[in-house]
Parts: sequence; structure tokens; C-alpha cells
Amino acid sequence: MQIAQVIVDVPTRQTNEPYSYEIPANFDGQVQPGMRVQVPFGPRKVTGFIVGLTDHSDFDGKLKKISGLVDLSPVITPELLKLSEWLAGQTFSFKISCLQTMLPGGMRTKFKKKLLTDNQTKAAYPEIFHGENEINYDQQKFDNQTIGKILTLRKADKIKVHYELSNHSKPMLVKAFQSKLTPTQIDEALATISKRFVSQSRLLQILKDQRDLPLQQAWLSKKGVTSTTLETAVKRGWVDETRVRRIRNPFLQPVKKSYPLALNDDQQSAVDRINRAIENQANTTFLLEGVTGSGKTEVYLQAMAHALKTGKTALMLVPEITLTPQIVGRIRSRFGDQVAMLHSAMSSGERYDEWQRINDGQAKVVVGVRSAIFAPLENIGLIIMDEEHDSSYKQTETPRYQTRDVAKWRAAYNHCPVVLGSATPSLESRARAMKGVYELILLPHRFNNHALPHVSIVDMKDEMARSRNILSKKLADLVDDRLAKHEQIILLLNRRGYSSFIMCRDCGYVPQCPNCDISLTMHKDTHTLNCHLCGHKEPIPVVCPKCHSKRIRHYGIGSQQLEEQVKEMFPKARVLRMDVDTTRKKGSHEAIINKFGAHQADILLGTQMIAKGLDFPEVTLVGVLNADSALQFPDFRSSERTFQLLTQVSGRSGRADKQGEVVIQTFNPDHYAIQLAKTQDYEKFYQTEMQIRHIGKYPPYYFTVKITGSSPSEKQTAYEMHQIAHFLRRYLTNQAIILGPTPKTIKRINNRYFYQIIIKYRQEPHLKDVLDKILTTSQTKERKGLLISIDNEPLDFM
DNA sequence: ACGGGAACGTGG
DNA sequence: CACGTTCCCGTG
Repeated sequence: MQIAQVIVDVPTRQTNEPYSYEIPANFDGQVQPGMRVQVPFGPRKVTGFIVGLTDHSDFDGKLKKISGLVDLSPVITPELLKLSEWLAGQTFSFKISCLQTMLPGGMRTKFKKKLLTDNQTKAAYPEIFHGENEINYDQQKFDNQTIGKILTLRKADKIKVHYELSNHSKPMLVKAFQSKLTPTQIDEALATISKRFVSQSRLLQILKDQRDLPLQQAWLSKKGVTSTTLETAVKRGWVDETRVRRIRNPFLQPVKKSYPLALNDDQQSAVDRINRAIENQANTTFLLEGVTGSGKTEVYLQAMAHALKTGKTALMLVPEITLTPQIVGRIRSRFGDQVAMLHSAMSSGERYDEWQRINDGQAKVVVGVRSAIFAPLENIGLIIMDEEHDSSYKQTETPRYQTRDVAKWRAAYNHCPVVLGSATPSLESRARAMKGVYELILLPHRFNNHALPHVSIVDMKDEMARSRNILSKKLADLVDDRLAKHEQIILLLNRRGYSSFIMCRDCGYVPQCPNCDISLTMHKDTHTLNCHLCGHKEPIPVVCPKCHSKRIRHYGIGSQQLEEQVKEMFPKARVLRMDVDTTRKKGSHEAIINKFGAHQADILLGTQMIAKGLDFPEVTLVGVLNADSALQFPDFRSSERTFQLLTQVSGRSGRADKQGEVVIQTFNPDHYAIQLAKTQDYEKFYQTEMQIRHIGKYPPYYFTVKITGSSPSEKQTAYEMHQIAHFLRRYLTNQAIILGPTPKTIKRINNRYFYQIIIKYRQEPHLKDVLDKILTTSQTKERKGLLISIDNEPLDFM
């Protein structure tokens, strides 16, 4: 007898191991590991993943049978099954959560519960069934009294419970028409048909040329065949209406084929080293450190081409907001239809189709964001992570994985190299390169030896004494100059909304979010005060709710207000704003980029999403309006983030034959992160920052774990977190540093109180066991509203 | 997660 | 004791 080992979709500690199920005879030989099944679990039915097949079970009770198949072929490859095990351990999460994150969103299934009943009961309980024989059962939708009634009816067998699979992404089927006529019949019809039937004859002509395949209605209508014509043709028995699958195409425009560019010596030697590793199936991790504009992308493309040439596939990851049509277009122009793209801006249907193309082995190159690291690609010959330092590579929800670690795992499994590319590598990666764990490849020169932009720093303390203007005199003059020369400008202001807060000038009252410990941000376009954490919105008060004064003013400039001011200062300039608020609609991000790229605007302003990956040759001036915004955060990585952001955004200036200019406005002109960004001196920054990390016992010198606890009661949160800290101090070695518990920087979000504990350690053999124990114990308190989450190697300590 | 049964509470 | 509510356990 064959037995399936199933991880059920019940995310708890106790059910985090496979359960054994008998495979019913009619499924014999069809089920394989990696397929999803429906199984009875206690009194209900749940979905599960088959993770293995055995011929005996250690479980000594009576086995139940698999009740249904969700998939007809595996959706998780053997490699990804193994990876899910490792990932669950690494991130302290449930195996089922890891398996689910490997699938594209649209494929995650839940069982919908439906209630079926007979006509008599339906008529007797209109408040439950509303005259339907079948209703969805949502517990929240019914009050306790109704639920009671439903239970009684069910016991009396008047209601049947039915589980229906909800799987919202499906292949897209479109209307199509298949010719039923032979060529001779078509000729006959053409000869006999009355001259009045112009469109029918036109259709017959088309059918004559395209006889064998079903023709899609959309295609036919482009040829001028209307739906009425087709209906008539169906009636005449000439064609049959059918449905065919259409692959949704996430690539908006067709791309012209492009060819490898000539490389400079640095690039060539980089490509050679990576190619050699591909050929030797060497599991090497390369750190490709190249200044902005040094031509890293061309190195990636040629190395990927080499991987394909050796019969392998290639996976390339890019940060969330960098995956612009620009980059995808470039990759697709090189590799054509072999490319599959996975990106969060795509619809779930598009993602589903792209994922299917990878799973079927049709796509050989995958380009995507973080989650694309789980693409079901087989026989990988090369994994690339562009901008490896980018924070979007760390998932902030469970499973809290770092893509870099998953990439290295997959590379080890596939015996292939990983290339981590960046102009400003994370300190972790650079330190590993220095230790010889990674191989360092440098691209120290800009492509075609373009000069680096000239960077100047403006001290806003001096500036503020003169004027309250958001643009310094120097920056405003340069903007004028560029506008006159018909060149483009990027302005970066890392704060969205209109102003950061409003305050009553008489009593000092600042409106706070009722659910969170944070002041509300003013949004002028919607005339509301918004909370950026929980989404709360309220109207802007006209009088102070506390002292009834009318002197309410706003402070701190956000991107909305910047737009307003810039338009006022430069009335002739065409201004585009790009931030979360202007890019919410699908395709709007792209629309802004295309518009600016076509020079239909002079000034692009926005939050940090404009800093990365965009390449506009006409931009010769970049202004950073508040370089300090990241520095203000009480976090050990704030200098690193500031340096990276400034270097990145500076690289946007002057890429083609024109010298670029960058103006950084700051209140901390002497801060090393700002000074070193001015000279684009990564090396010096690395040295300085490493010293600070060493003294402060921070990564990469120490490993870190963040434990966050939250509940609706501050007292309970604090108490439980103290218990955990106590437990840690007792069971970890005395080399481990345990900080906290402390309330988080923003203590209350959405009426939950957050406390955290930071563990810093160099070697802690029992850490995993201790943390597992904490999770197991804490689960019993979950019902009281306490949630404990563990973040292994968190991005910040906030 | 969630269904089911034990345990506990309330009103007569 | 009948019934409502909460707790807690097990799920193959």
C-alpha cells in the first residue's frame, strides 16, 4: 500500500510535520510529491502538499484516505520541496507557509465551505438561505443565534456541508472559431454565395488561408470580421465556436532583437570569471562591485547567455521598484520569448501564466523580484542578484527570508555560481568578500569612461537663516540653468503626503492617529489627515479641537507640497510627481517613466522610488532635498542606507555624454555618510562603517535575531516579553547579548502594543532550540491576543 | 485554524 | 438540571 506524507494547511506548531494518508486505489500511481491534495483532517477537510511517498507509516492509528487531488501534476519541484524544509527552519516559520509562498499568489488555494439544502428548508429559513439552495458559509457573516440554527439543521441532516476549492487564477480561455469546411467546400461556398453577403465572403477568404487552427475572435475582429458575421457563419454550419487558451502577455510592447555589446577589459574579465564558474559547475558566490554606470547589466546578460549556451537556465533577481520595462525590455531583446517575468505589478493572472511557462520548461530565463527566487526553474546554471544590498530582498512577513540566503541555497543545490551585484554592496557581503568567502570582482571604471557626476553639499542650516524655501539658492539656480538648456532634472524628497504634520500655533496640539502612536500626515489632494501605518483618514480640522484656535499650520514638506512649490517657482517647467500616491493604479508607474523618458516633462520629483534603476540620459541634475531623512532613524543601518541612497541617486545624473551634477541638501553636512557619498568613496565608507559596527557589536560582526511581541494590552505584552527575555538569559550562553525588552520606536500600531528583544551573538549552538521553545510556549497565549514573531537577521532594530 | 466536547456559569 | 459560554485538545 502506498502512503502519502502530507503537510496540511493548518499553520500551527503541532501540525508542522507530515501526516500520513492512504492513497485510494483510483489515484494509484498518479500522485507524486509536490502535488496538492484535499484530505480529511478531524471533522473537516483541508488542502495539503504531498512531500513524500512511503510504503509504511509510523503512525499506528487507522489512516484516512486522500479525498481529492488539487493538481494533476506537481506544482513544487523536488528541489523546492527540500528548500521549503530548510527555509522553515531558517526563518522559524511553518512548513506550510513556506510551501505556500513558493506558489504565485493566484494559486494559493483555500477550501470554501458551502451549505447545501433542500427546497423545504430553504423556504423555512429565508434569513439563512435568502431563497438559494447553496450559500457560502462565512462565520463572520452569521450571528451566534443563526449559527446555532445552522448546527441544528445540520444535525437533522437538512443541511449538507460541501467544500469547494477556490483557486482564483485559471488559464484564460477566449472565444475562437474553427473552420468545418474543406478547401473545396470553401471554394464552392464562395462561388454560390450571393454577392450581397460581403462579410461572409471575406470570412470565407480568411478561412481558406488559415484552415487548421481555431481563430481567436479578437484576431478576427482585427481583420474586420464582426461577431454578427461569425454568428451567421455558425448558423450556416461553416464554423464551430470553441474556446482556446490564451497566454496573458505581461510584456506590453514587442522588442527589437539586440546583440551583445563590446566589453571593456574589466567587464570582459568579469564575464570570463563567471563563465568559467558556470562551465565548471562551481558553486562560487561572486560579489560584482561596480560603480554606477560601469556596465554591470551587460556583464549579467553575457553571463546568462553563456549559461543558456551550456544548456542551463538562468535566474535574475532585481529589487522591487527597479523592475521597470527598461530593464525587462533589455533582457527580452537579448533572449526573446525564453524570458519569463515575475513581478508584483503584474496581475495575478499574468503571473500565473508566466509561472506555468516556467513550470512547463518553456521559459529558460526568469527575471523577477524577491519571490522569483522560488521560480520552479530546473537545471539552473546561474543566479544573479542585482543591487544585492537592496532592502526589498528581505521579506518583512513570514517567512522572513533573505533572498540572498535562498539564492545561495539554490546555487549549492544546482552546482552553479551566484553573482551579487551592486555599486554599494551590503556590509555583510563585502565583509565576506574580504574574508575570501565570496570572490570579489571590481568594475572600477564607468563605461566609456564617462566622468562621475560632480556632487556638492548644501548646508541647510545656513540656508534656513536666509530663506524658508525648500530649494536652496544653489539648487534653484541650477534648475533654472538646466531648464534653459532643455535638460532634465530629478528631485528626491523622501517623504510623501503634503506636510508631515499639522500643529496648532496657540496650544501646540498635533493631531495623532487614534489607533497608532504617530502624528497624522496631511494630504492636500484628498483634504484628509492620513496615518501611513494603519490607513486611518480624517478630515483636516479648521479649528483646533483642543483650544478652538484657528491658527493651525502645517510643518515639514512632503512630495505633494514640493510639487506645488516647484510649479510655483518654475511656472514654465513641466513637472511629474512619482510616489506611492501617484503610482497606485496599475500601469501608472510605467506611464510616468515613459513620459519622463520621452522628455515630455522637465522635472521628475518623488520619493525614493525614483532613485533606483532608472536610466534617463537627458538628466543632468539631481537634487536630494532632505538627505538626512534616513539618518534620523534610530537604527544601526541608517548610515549605510543614507550612503547607498545618495550614491544610487547620484548615479542617475549625467549618464550619456553630458557631465552630471548632484546637489545634496542636508542639516548634517559633516556626517561621514554624506561626505563619502559626495566623493562616491565606497571603500572609505566601508572601512569607517565597519569600525562603528565593530565597536557597537553590530552585524556583520555579530549575528542578530529580533523577537517582536504584540497584543492589545500593553501590560500583557510587556509582561510576556520580560518572561521571554528571562528565559533567553537563562538558556543562552553568557556571550550572547540580549537587549530589551523595550517598546518599539512606534509603540502602538492599529491598537496593538509592540515590544521587542534583540539578541546579538557570535556563536550560540542552542539558539534554534531555545527560540523554537519560545514559539511553542507562546502559542498557548495566542488566544489571549499575544503574537510573537521571530526575525532572523532583521534589517533594522526598530 | 477550527470543530467538538469538557468544564464552568447561570437561572430556576 | 437545562442551557449558554469559555476553554482546551487533537487533527493521520
